[in-house]
Amino acid sequence: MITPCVNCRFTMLPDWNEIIRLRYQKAERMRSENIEPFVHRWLPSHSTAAVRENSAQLIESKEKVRVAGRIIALRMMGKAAFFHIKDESGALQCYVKIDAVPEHSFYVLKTYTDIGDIVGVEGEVFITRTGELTVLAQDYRILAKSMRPLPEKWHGLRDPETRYRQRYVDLIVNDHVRETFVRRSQIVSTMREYLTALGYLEVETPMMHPICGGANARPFKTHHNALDMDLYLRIAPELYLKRLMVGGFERIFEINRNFRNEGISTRHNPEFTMLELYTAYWDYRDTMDLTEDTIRSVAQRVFGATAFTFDGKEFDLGPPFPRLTYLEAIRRFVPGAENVDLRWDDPPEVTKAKIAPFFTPEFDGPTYQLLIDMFEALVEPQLQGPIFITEFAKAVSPLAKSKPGDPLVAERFELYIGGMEIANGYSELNDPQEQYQRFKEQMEARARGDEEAQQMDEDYIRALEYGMPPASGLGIGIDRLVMVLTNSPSIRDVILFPLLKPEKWVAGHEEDPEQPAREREC
RNA sequence: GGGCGUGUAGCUCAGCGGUAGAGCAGCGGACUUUUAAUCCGUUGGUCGAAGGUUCGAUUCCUUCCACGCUCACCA
Repeated sequence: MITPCVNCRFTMLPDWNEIIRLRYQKAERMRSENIEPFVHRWLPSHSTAAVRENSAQLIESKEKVRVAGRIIALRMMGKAAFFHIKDESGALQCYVKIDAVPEHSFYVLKTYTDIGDIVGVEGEVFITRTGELTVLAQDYRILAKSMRPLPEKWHGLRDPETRYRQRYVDLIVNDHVRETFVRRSQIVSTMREYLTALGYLEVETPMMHPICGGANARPFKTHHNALDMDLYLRIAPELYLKRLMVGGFERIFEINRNFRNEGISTRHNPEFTMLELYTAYWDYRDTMDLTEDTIRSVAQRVFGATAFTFDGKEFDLGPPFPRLTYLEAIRRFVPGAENVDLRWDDPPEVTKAKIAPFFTPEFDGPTYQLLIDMFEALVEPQLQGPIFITEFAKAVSPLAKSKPGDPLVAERFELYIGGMEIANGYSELNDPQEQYQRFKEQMEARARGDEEAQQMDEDYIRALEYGMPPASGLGIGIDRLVMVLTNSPSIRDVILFPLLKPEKWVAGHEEDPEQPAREREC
């Protein structure tokens, strides 16, 4: 709740303290002395990095430079002052002494400047006695006054809640956070360039779906007023992208947000970024090759390396990624299970008996469910990867082509790195009648209470009836890929503004009706 | 949703039945090559919220709120 102060024109936020009040008063006094605390324009000639890069020449030529940035440390010494400014490219020391700047400039520095202010400095570059590259100011001004104190200079900002809620402060103070998001941006743009060079066309498909499909997940629901129609935020763009394949596009991709109304964890955010891609005339093996090449190339171009550490463990994207079928992976990674002959077509009791020495499922279910439970509990956490797992149960892959000669298995793969599913792809089911049957099976599961089962999409069937070329698709979880490449243990560390419950007082929250808004003064 | 943990000054953290502490930041003063500047002085707290136990609660108990980890859900 924002309230105006009863004594002055300031609008107060409820977390104001004495430091903030004093800074607002400073800004008022500046205005009364015709010193603008928020100037309109002041163009730097050099970034701090450019000053560093050209330091020898700048020192030699005594050329004037104009640098700007936020004061992150300030040492006032009576008739002189040292401070560090930080801009996007780094930090740089500045030195202001009383007899080298106009009287007015020194007055502004001494009287009105706080740590956190964004300032402009014009002067010559020199090296101090202690060897630090420094701008000796000939002019100094405040460009934008900061009204709130920054976190402590030595320990910085640690509280995770504040870091996520007030990411702007996190970014000011914690350099590695900025670094992570720069890397994220480079990963995405490099991926775009890589795929575009291979002839893929980037497209945009709807985020609001009347029928939500393309994945098994619970959606967010919303409503369009003018059409009086419920809509879902998309859980996946898949069915629209494949409609485009019917339309004749042969290589397309989309990098965009998906929304899933599910639990939040270190590897799940309700909105997350997915690369989804389709290639006509390929099957899932070709897409595995592309996945591997893309991820390896992006890592090399962005980081100049293929070896990484995630969560204290190393992985290498350089060598060919191994490929194991689902059942092979269970035999390989469950100790003692090397020789167990698991089969998708065994009756559940038989499977239960076969896996009994290693795993006791919590619930009874069909064979594929027992095997999936076992895989997720015992195998997945061990898949440091990179490794492709292939041949998934068809029952949980309603949009994938089945494997010839293996009616319970889909031509599908998932890529695991760091114990996480990073990518998922398959040979796309393009037989409209089979797709219709698969949707019906999903509808039956839904009727049995499976809220994540997919919905029938008749228009999608109609599209397939026109004929979709053989094709294979891919989804890459961008957030998770960024996690493993930047060694970020939580998905919140790679999403600028992860979803949090709002603070009580922010706009949108009703004030307690029992408690009428108090008058406040600052 | 379950379990465990955290919440004390703007920030980082101590204190854990007896009237609330430090460092940094802030404020006042000294200081024209400092860099965690230094030196002197000093302000600042509904100890997350509400109940309870107690002569007395930041401290113990209960409930609630927020956040973190984890399990479940999620593939």
